[in-house]
Amino acid sequence: MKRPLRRAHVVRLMHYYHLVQEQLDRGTGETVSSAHIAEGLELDATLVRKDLAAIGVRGCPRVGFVCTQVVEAIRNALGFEQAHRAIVIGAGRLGGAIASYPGFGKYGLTIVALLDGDPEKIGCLIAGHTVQPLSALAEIVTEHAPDLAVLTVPVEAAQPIADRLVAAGIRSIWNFAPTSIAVPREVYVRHEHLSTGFAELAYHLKRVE
Amino acid sequence: MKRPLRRAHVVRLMHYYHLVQEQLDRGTGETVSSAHIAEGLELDATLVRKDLAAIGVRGCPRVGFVCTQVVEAIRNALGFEQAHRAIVIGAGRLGGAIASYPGFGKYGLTIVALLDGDPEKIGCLIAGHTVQPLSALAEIVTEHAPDLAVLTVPVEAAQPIADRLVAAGIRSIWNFAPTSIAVPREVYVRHEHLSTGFAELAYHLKRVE
DNA sequence: TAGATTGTTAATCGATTAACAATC
DNA sequence: TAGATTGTTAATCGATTAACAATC
Repeated sequence: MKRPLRRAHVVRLMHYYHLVQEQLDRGTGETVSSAHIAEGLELDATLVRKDLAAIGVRGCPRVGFVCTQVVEAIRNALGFEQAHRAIVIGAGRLGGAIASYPGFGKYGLTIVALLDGDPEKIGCLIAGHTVQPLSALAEIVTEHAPDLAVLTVPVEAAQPIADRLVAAGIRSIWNFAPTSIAVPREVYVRHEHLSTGFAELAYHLKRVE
Repeated sequence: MKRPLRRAHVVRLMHYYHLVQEQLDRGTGETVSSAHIAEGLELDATLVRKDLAAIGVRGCPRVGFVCTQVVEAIRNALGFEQAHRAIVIGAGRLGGAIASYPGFGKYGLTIVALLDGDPEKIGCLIAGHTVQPLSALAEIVTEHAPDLAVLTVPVEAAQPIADRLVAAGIRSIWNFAPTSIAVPREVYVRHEHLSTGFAELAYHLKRVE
């Protein structure tokens, strides 16, 4: 396997993707120069060229890069072409927001089930999904073979539910609960703490005062 | 003013904060060594010591760092002690989730108003806030002098509403709409795209297959 | 005291930028 | 052709790590 991309590289590619995709959507030009991308994102043009070269996109002197090629190469590099199934655990506001998030389809992600531990919520229709009981977890995992579980439960439920997810065979967890969770080595957890996002904002607010 | 912290530094400090805070919450020890923090976050202990030294925390040989001092110093460095007011624009699921997010208080952030452009939602009580009309924006800004606007509206509404926010005097925007928004130079925008978070996950999923 | 752990200096490493020949 | 823009090599820069004396 090729050398894996660095985290910062993945993030930059995602920014290029959005920028170039928006240009395609607006229909303003078939090609884009590294200088143009760099300017939009306040980066160095050489860095953009290196990043694109690393995922196999070649540009043309005097012309730049073909937008569709850039988009396609990033989709391949980041794995958007692979279909992934996810279950969402926690049918609260955040769980509902994620289950109804319009963009995931474009990245290959399909939400196949929405679960909740609260009996009152079972059977409700949220964002096109009928809320299912946590007790059906094993069954749902068997049926849909999800690659990912999205955890949008309250802090105190996060660890016990994570344990159940792991026991049910889930190997990747996207954790939105504002707490860390302990899992075996082989299970991947990505924490998406709103508060970490806010930390950067708070630091900015402090500095502009 | 001191040299600003780098972005990566801010993110690491936030991780230290959570880790040390959790140790305090569990009551397992008044002090923590750089090696312990480093192990928990898979970093080098020297890096932890440097990061802490940069914000003025001193440790003791043989003892380590006093947890409360670490937490306090990070809170100061990142500006959690400063009170900030935010308004949330968009009373959908995501807006409601953010307006009711339990953790923000700890970081100095208070949600002072929840607005929506949909007449049907005006007057509803969501997460303790009565939804107010977008037409009341100027008034609300004058009354509460918010430091921040959280944007949780659909893609097509993001730009026009951002324009109104800027016109009303908002200088920092936390954008959850999956689109970029154009604002004058002096306005700070932090994009919190769920899809960017997912990009890293997708890349991971692709690699473990 | 002995030894764990710090703070700091020097070395390394990798990422970014600069320079520039190649080329469409 | 002339010139814009690429791809690549070399230089720089900053961040991370290693080493180790200081010290509680």
